[in-house]
Amino acid sequence: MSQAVEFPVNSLVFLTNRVGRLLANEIRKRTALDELGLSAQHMGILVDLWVKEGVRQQDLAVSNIKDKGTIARALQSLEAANIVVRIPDQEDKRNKLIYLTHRGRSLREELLPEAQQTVQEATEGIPEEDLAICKRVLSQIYQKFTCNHK
Amino acid sequence: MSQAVEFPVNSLVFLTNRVGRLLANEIRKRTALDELGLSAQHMGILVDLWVKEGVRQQDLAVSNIKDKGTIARALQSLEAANIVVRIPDQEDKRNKLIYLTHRGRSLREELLPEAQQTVQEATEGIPEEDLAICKRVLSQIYQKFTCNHK
DNA sequence: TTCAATTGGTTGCATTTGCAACGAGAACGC
DNA sequence: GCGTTCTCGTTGCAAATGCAACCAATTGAA
Repeated sequence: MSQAVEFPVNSLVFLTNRVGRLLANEIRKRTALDELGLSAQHMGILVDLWVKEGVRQQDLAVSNIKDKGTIARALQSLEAANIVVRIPDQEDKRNKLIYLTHRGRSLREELLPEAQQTVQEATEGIPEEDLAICKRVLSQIYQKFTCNHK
Repeated sequence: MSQAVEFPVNSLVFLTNRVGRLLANEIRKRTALDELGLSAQHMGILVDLWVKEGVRQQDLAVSNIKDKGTIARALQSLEAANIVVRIPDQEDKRNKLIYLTHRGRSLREELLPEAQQTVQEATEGIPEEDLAICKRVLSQIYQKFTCNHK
């Protein structure tokens, strides 16, 4: 019972959800995203592509936790902005494989430093050890779900 | 440099953002939210109200990390569904103070168990200690921002 | 081979969202 | 007092989102 009373604001859903949007907002405000004509949604896709290119739209949808239709439209605008290209897969003609352009790759160096700086300030005063544990826990949950779902 | 390379998927922004949406989605799928005519956005507001009633729409916007216009519209539909009431503040007529109805309070017992169950399964196998640290870290970040911002 | 079931991508639709402009009320200055 | 500035809530608008329906390509089974 006492656990139930404490639940909401101490729950992992509550905390991850709000801190996630908090940090994302902060980064959007402080980076040049707007001037580049990009939004936070685009950045989410870019992060995935910076890790691995040549993936299908469906893969991006799963890892981004967004609908495939949403991803399709976001990629349309990213392609129009010359940041990604969608190349039809010769082996399976249903697929389109997504690659970054030069511009897309260079955005990494333009955007990441400010993002890191934001996180840096947000986590100031928190022991490095605790942070590491926190990230490991979240990573475990994320991977459990994204692996199951594919 | 090696830190920069590792950044994206190991970053606190990335992890909180995705795990947050992941868990919220999972809960939405598994609770009776849809049948009640509610969405995840409504649940976010309800969580705040379960903790404290009689707050202004502006307060809800800050803690929910949403635009005040968004909150205004969400509260309109919640009021239409007889879940909250918006009472004009006599002391400062600009404000409307938000309270739960009986229905709104009873929703807590209907929705929380499934949410807890979802988190339970998502965190299965993760040491209780690590989870506690993770939550404490996130809570510190959340409170730092929401306090500063108001 | 041929037909059913599945999968990937696109599109229409209704809802949600942030931003900006607006109006009402309050606080502060003069 | 009176006007300026600020805050709170509302609304219009464009963008983002999930869902469902759709088409094309692949897979699997009869």
